[in-house]
Amino acid sequence: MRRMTARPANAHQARLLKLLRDGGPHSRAQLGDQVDLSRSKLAVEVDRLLETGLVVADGLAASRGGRRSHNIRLHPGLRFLGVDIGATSVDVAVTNAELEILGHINQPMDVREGPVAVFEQVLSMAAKLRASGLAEGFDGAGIGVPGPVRFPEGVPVAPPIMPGWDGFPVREALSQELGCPVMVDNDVNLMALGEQHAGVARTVADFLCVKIGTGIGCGIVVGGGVHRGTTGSAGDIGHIQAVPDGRPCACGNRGCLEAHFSGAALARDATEAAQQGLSPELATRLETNGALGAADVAAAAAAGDATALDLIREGGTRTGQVIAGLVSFFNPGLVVIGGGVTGLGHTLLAAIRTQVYRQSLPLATGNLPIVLGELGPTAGVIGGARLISDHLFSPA
Amino acid sequence: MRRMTARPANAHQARLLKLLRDGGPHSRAQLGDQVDLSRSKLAVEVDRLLETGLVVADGLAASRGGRRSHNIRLHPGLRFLGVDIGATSVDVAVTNAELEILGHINQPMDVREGPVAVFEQVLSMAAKLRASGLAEGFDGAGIGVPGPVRFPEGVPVAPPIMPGWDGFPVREALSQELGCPVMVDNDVNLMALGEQHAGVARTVADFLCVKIGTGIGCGIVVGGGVHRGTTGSAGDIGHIQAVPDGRPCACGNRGCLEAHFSGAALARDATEAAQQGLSPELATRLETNGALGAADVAAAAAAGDATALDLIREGGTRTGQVIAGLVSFFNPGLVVIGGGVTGLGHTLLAAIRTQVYRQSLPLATGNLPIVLGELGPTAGVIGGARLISDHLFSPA
DNA sequence: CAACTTTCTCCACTGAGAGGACAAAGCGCG
DNA sequence: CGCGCTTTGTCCTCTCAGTGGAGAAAGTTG
Repeated sequence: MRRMTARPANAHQARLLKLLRDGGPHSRAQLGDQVDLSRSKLAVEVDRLLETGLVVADGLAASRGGRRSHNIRLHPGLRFLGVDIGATSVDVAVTNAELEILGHINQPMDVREGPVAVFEQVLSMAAKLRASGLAEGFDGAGIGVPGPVRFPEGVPVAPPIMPGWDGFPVREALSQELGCPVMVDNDVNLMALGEQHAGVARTVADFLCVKIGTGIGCGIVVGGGVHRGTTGSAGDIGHIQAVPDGRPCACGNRGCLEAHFSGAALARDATEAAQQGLSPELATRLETNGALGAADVAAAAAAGDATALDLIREGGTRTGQVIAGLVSFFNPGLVVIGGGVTGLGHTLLAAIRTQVYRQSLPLATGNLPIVLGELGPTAGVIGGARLISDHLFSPA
Repeated sequence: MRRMTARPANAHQARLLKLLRDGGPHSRAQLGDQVDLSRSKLAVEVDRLLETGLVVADGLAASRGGRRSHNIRLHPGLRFLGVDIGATSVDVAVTNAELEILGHINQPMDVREGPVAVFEQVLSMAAKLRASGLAEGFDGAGIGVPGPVRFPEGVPVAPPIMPGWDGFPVREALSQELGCPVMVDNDVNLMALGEQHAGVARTVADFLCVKIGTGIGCGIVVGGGVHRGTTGSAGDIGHIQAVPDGRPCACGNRGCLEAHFSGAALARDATEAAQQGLSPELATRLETNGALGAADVAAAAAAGDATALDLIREGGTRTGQVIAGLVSFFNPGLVVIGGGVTGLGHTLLAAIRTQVYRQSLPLATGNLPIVLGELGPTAGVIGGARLISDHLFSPA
């Protein structure tokens, strides 16, 4: 099929496209119930959308006691690509226009190898998804990278953990290679968009999405939209001071949250504990695997290992201290915890909750849910699809 | 003059009113340059505004080489009341429709005496301004209170320093008494609005406004609008932990920023230092005045007193630590420092700056001005006038 | 088949808004 | 002073978005 190039011509059409994306097929009458337009005007706009090919009318719905309605839906051949580039792995997924995942691949990777090598891998993953018959081509792609991004241009700026990417024109390069529109954003923002679209944050206008992976970041949603900050570095909470004169951090300061708790810090602390003979459980795992990761700590904790549990609790407490400050400041309606360490589960969550509920003001925490993300590793790719669809489903 | 009751009928009229408010008198042609409407449509909307009486056409401007233009301006009789209720004093001011201060009164007061007593005082101050001929009545009022507010209803919720105000229908009560529309907000938000309208933040979309008075709070502006949070407590940074296991705070925790630095904490620390004989300068002032305040510390510091300087520097450092975290998180384009302690001036500012620039990531601080507020004690009342005018100059 | 629903289409009417022509009012120059 | 030029403001016509009602189309129920 030929790729779609049309864009909505006005705000009404954009509205309709988003309704169809988020709510699936509708009849004209159902659309009319939601958009506050006269039936005649609505018919006109729907017809125009049908002409563009973005939308199709197929089949008749079952009758509800009267004339049967036509199903209006987004073109079933539309395909979006969601790409979530982490520090140590990539996720690539194809979705249809309703942002349902049709295929999803995850592969280990190292961002520090630079954009060229990484994009080669991403493109081959995308090609594999295409070859499997899930897509004949892509109508748009949303990419998340683990660092600050100048959003309008889609260019990473001064990303600490991926220095080789600084200033690389990600959006332009990928758009060229994929032959479709591309949007680029920080990976935590994509996670927030994902959880907003299909996860725990569907009904909340203001929320925080804390992603604890190799590093720590935080997606900020204000009034339903992502807040990216003046230079695109908003949400960079990994380098907030959590412990005065604490551990040295790669950024040059001491006591940064990330230096005390994150995937990397946890691996380091677990290895240290194993070597010092504090935890036989972790020591055996270290011997077997050669190295320790968050998953090992999770397993040891599940087996009742006291040291592992302590590591998680202490990390959760540190994180909770920082989040408590953010909650006082920002007063969100929801805090979502996600990322690679989600495997640490409720031990971690309990420590975070305890700290936040203890430290923040009752007015801010009284009705504040703190929950794990619902989408796990798919949050990022769904967020990517959401990002580009928001762009394409807006008037040009 | 009869009070204005009209409201703009549509977004165009609202836009025009705000242009006239922010830019003073315009000719029709000048308005046309700014609103992207055809001259004919513009003429229609201006005529309708003239009919409502919100706007008047008076006098002819000097020619610029062609036909002389009519001056269109907001009705010169419009009057807004700005009220800024602090912990220990009230500011009340009258402005014209362009939000220029025509008269301003400041009086000591104690919020803890409760809403009834305070409003009696506020109303008598308003009456005094009226009696002085500055206003025949008020077309609207914006009130700031030192605590969280459920904004849509204009009701304080669980305000720590003014418990007697909890749930008191401030908006409704004052609207009744004054006989005009009233909006209520947190005092730091009003300060932010003031600095945005007429102060240092005129051109910035995302900024923080840290107000250090009896307590510490922070106005948050995102995308040009105030962020109030889910329960109206956003910006409540006084109880963010600044010192682990630090001084006990009235909120029940330890080490809150406010317990270590604020007008109240500074007065306490200065008194302590004076009594311990650490500072002859402060000791003499304590003897003369009976008590010490931020102004005494400022004076002692200006006289070169080492203890006073240390107090300011340490407070600035604590505050800077917290602000550094907020800057990393929020990535603002500007940080404004204001409130009662502005008198501590550049010693304080320098300490804050040092700490923020040291602790936050370069990407977030690289181009980040940290400055003192420009409006001083008038920021709040201007913000109040701005708040109500934004409301009244929006379509009903 | 009649009565009733629901869905969708058609058509006439309204009002927002654009844009051009033109009138009014000023300046400067020969 | 008259003439050309500029700027400001008004008037008139044309277009098009959008409304709302009438009614056709296509069902269900009894």
